[in-house]
Amino acid sequence: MKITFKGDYALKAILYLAFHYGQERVVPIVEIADENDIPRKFLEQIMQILKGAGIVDSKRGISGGFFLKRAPDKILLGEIVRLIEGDIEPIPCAKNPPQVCCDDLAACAFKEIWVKVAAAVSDIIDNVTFADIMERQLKLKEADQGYTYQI
Amino acid sequence: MKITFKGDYALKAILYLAFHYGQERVVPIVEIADENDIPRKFLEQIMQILKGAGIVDSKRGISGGFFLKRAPDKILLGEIVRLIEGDIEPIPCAKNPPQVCCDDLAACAFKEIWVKVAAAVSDIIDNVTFADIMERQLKLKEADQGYTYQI
DNA sequence: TATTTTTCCTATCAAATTAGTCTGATTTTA
DNA sequence: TAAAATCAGACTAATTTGATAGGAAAAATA
Repeated sequence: MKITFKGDYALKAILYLAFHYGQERVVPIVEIADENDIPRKFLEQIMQILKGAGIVDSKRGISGGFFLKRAPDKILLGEIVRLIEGDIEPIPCAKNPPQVCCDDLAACAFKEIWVKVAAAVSDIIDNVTFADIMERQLKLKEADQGYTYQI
Repeated sequence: MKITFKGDYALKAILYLAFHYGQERVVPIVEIADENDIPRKFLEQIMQILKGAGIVDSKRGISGGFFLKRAPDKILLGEIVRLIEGDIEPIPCAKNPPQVCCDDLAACAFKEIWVKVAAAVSDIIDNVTFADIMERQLKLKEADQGYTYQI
């Protein structure tokens, strides 16, 4: 599983929206883009994908923008990764159930491993919510400020 | 981590050579290619990479070919995957030690996850040898024949 | 109602990656 | 010396990636 710029941008955008979840104000794309160093027009496309998948919703017109449709603790990292990057299986065949095998014995001898890999990755990314990542970022921020003040 | 055709071909070629390890005869590319449905000229390129990395060696001229430089139980799946597909980390930054962080707090909040993912994948592919995969393929072959005879 | 601000939609594009092909040189053995 | 094999490098077509461009549509506000 590789995380492309597109995926990286999507994750950062959602994390940014997560920090604004529950507020009156919706967040315009230009703000998400500026604050996270994401090309605005590229982010527009990504937000449409996220909206299509029901992760975010939007308000058009003046003082419009985006907002999360679900609370950050109800959005799994794995959801977004799969949505933007596609399957996490190293080869497509590894999505099939274990018994269902192709006509290629060599491929099948490896398949068991790829199934394991996919399961291990899923086990991680499907057990992390954006609330977890928010928490992690707040800790990093504290640590960073702590360091700055020490100078 | 995605396995491309190139990687898939490399793994199959090595597995095929593994079944011929310790024999007098070296195996010509054309045989590896034919037996595994791999384009011959493409496989030539791949074998050069494997040779450059010291996985296989070759004998030129008539009745030449390739052979494993190490016993199958000394070749890790992870070695070949990394050689052909590159890093297993979902993002390059996740190769850095945990403390070393970029200037981007959001990226760092995610990084911890990518480090975990890479570790989980490594834990699988660096603990499987080609001897293990040979064993697995032999079992699949038996099961396949058993099924055929039952008809 | 006109203007502005925003999302929404579609087309286009350049660079990189993937999956090869093609041509031919070099080496070795029979 | 002819044949069989590896070795080397250029080339190519298709796909993916990472955008950019232009404008339509909607909504708030003056």
